[in-house]
Amino acid sequence: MPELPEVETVKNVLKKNLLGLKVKSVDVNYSDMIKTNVDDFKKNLIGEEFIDIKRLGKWLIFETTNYYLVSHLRMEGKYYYSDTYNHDLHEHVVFYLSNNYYLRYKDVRKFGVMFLVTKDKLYTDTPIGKLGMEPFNKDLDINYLKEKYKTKRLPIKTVLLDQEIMTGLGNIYADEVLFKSRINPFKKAMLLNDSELSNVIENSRIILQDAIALGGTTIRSYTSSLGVTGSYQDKLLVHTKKVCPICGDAIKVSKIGGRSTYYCVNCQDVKEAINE
DNA sequence: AGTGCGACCCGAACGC
DNA sequence: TGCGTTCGGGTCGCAC
Repeated sequence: MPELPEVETVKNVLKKNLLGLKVKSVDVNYSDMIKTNVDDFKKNLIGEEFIDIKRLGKWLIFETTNYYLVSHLRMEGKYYYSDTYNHDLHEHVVFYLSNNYYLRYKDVRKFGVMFLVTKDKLYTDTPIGKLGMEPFNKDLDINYLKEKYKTKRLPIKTVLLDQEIMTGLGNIYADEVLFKSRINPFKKAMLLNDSELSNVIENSRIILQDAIALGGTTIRSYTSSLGVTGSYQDKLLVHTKKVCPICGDAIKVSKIGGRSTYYCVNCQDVKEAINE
């Protein structure tokens, strides 16, 4: 599933291909995924030119002449760019472009969402306005996290997934960050000390940057899905693992906030797991 | 305001 | 073997 590093690669490949192209028409085959008015979505994009494409957290933001198209791939969303259109069952949105190519959005789970808003509404009418800072942001420091965490009694694992505080970590990377930081995933966020906060920030940066570097090297063909062939899974230390790569103990799995959480009792000093 | 949980989906994995 | 059930993933919306 696309995490931030894959979305970054998708953004870069889309940018390389789409900038300067205009939209001739749009097919929406599954209207529930368009969270703004569907008729406006189809109508307003006609004639719009792709000016820029940005990424914020796991969200893609297409800037066109007059609008922002905001897109989240969730777990299985993929973009394809090709000169044919196969009417695949799961291709829910298809943009017909001025060079007669198609930008096709495919999503078997139908979990992805899109918004189309005028430029002044990006922060008020889409989820973009609620996102916290990315780990890469220089302003994200210990003091920022301290302020945000001071009322959070929830487990740090859960809070790392809260995109309104720090945006970018998904379930897999949250486990990796906590393992690398040697932090107990059950520990209440408000109880983290300066050293732990510092490690969270530092390791979030390192892990995401490493994954971006890996995801960026594998793109060859534009006829297959864009940017989902990264190899970060080969570098995972704890998520989905059976044995701790540091101490050799068995990795445990618990549900924290409804999410599968992998951790090493020994290295992360877990005295009691709340939900087995 | 913080927290908890169901809803959204459906292929894969699992249980019988 | 075949069928039914459960699960997972990110985010939103609602209830408390």
